[in-house]
Parts: sequence; structure tokens; C-alpha cells
Amino acid sequence: MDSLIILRNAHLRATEHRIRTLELLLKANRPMSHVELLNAFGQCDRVTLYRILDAFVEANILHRILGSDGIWRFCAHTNLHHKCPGGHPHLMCESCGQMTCLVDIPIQHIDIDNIDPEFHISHKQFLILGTCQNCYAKKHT
Amino acid sequence: MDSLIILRNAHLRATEHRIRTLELLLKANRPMSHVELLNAFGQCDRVTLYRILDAFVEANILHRILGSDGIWRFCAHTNLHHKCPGGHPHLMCESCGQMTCLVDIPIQHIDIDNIDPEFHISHKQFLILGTCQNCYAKKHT
DNA sequence: GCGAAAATGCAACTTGGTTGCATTTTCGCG
DNA sequence: CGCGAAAATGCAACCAAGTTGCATTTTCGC
Repeated sequence: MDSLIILRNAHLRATEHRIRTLELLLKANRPMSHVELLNAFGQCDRVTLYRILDAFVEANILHRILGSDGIWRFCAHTNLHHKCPGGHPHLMCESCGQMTCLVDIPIQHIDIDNIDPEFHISHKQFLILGTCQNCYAKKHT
Repeated sequence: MDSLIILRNAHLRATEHRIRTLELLLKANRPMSHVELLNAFGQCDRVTLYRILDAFVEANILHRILGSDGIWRFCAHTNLHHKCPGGHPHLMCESCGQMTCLVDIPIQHIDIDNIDPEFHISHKQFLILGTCQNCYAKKHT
């Protein structure tokens, strides 16, 4: 899907930076961190990129996931991402930081009324940590 | 259980700070952040507290959970915490930051071999976000 | 109670993210 | 087309959580 159309639909201004950011994320099709995006960019102020990402999350065209390293990663929504309304788990390599969306897998239901009836759930985060293929190979050679 | 005995068993030195930290966490029986502990302390250097917490996690007498605010919380192990070998979910109020261990609930199994056979899982984090009773009441008055 | 190993305190640093503000750009509307 | 309000950008400064290095003090096995 064309990033320009996505921006228009979300009532966001189609500036060069914003188009670029969205294109990068759509092409990558995996959650990327702020630094990662900044490096991929030719020229963009880091604060501007932070604000772009915030705006995109606000406009619901990205979702963001906190890694176990405390760094946020941002992932463009594709139609695959809407399969599980309650969100999906994320795989994260603790060695290189790479993250993957497990878009097909629903997150387990929690019967909160039986645990803490006074708690109001807004959403859930499920992070699966470990070592990816690449890093595992590197470690065992 | 006496914190001194726990420290001895874990081959950790029983200094005043360490006993105090462990006692605070055992008494609270919920995950606490570094600042929260520091405030509860009378006099302790913040770096020292960081190092104590690290040592305790290393020695496996605490577990730590990253909140959606990017701040680590530390929780003393009780025998309840060992019910679910694969870990348990955590409830977090996004308004006040308070966290609760759902020690009775096992985290869903992920059949990683069918998804990414090359990924090696080390552990899982399941965070349930929302609003606690207190904060919900405050918002709706 | 001696001495090696570990714990502590302090200063300085790193890093991811935020805020304020002046300047520039976008885009709806006449 | 081009005007002007609203939004986006760039820059500097800031903030907070966590880390590192190092000199001093404390613990605890012998």
C-alpha cells in the first residue's frame, strides 16, 4: 500500500520525512528502533523523527513495542497485523536486538474478573526473549 | 523467611544495606522500582542500590520486570513465585506505575518450532496494562 | 585479628527520550 | 494562484534511568 495514501487517510501531512519514515517501516516490515531508523535516514533531526513516530502511533498507523533493553521499536501496520484484535506476541533477540511480530498468534486471555475485578485492562504486551539464528551461530563457533 | 538466611544461602554478604533491601522487598511482596526503594531507604547511595539489586537478580533471589515506562521493578522470590516455572504475568497500572505478580497464572506456551525453528527462547515477559482500582476511582470523580 | 575479596560512596558519564522556541513548510480556501 | 493559519522542522538545552571507574571501607574465612 502506498505510504502517501496511508498518510492522507490518517489525516497526516505528507512531508518528505514522514513519507520516508513510513516507507522505511513498510519495507522493513518489522519493528525498528529510533536509532535504526535515524541511521537509515540520510538527513533528519532526531527530535523530528521522535515526533514523527509519536504522531504515527497516535494516528494508529504504527504500533510500538518496548524491548527488554528499554528501547522502543516501531512497526508499520499491515493487514496481517489486524488478525489478532488483542495484539500479538513479539520475538526479540537479546543479542542483536532484532524483533519480529508473531502476527498469527493471539495473546492468551486473562480472566481479570476472577483475579482483580477492580483492575481495568487497556492492553497486553507479550515479549518472547532469546537468541536468533544468526547470533546463536556466532556464539557457537 | 528471614532475609539473613536467604542472603547466606545465596552466598551473599549480609551487609546492612543488603539486609534492608531484601527486607523491604519481602515485606512489600510486590515489584518495586529503584527510586521507590531508594525513597524507602534512609541513607544509601543510589549506585550501591543498583549494584545490590543486580547482585540479587544474579543470585536469583529477585526477579525483575520492565514496566511499560521503561523502568525496572524488582520483586523478592517467595515460594508462591515458584509455582509457574515458565514465569508469570504482571499487572501494571499505567497511571501510578504499581505492579502486581499474578503468581498463579502460567504464561501461554509458544510452539516456537512451528514458527521459527532457529530461534532459541530464553524466557518470556507478559505484561498486562491498565488502570488499578485507586487510579480508576480518581479519574471518575 | 589479618588480609584478600567484596561492598560502598562519589563523581562523571552514557543514552533514550522530552521540552521550548524560533523558523520553515504544508495545504485548505478564497 | 497565493495567502495565512496550522503543522512540521531543527536546534539547544534538558531530564532521568542506569553505568563505569576508582579510592575507601567493610566483611568474613582462616
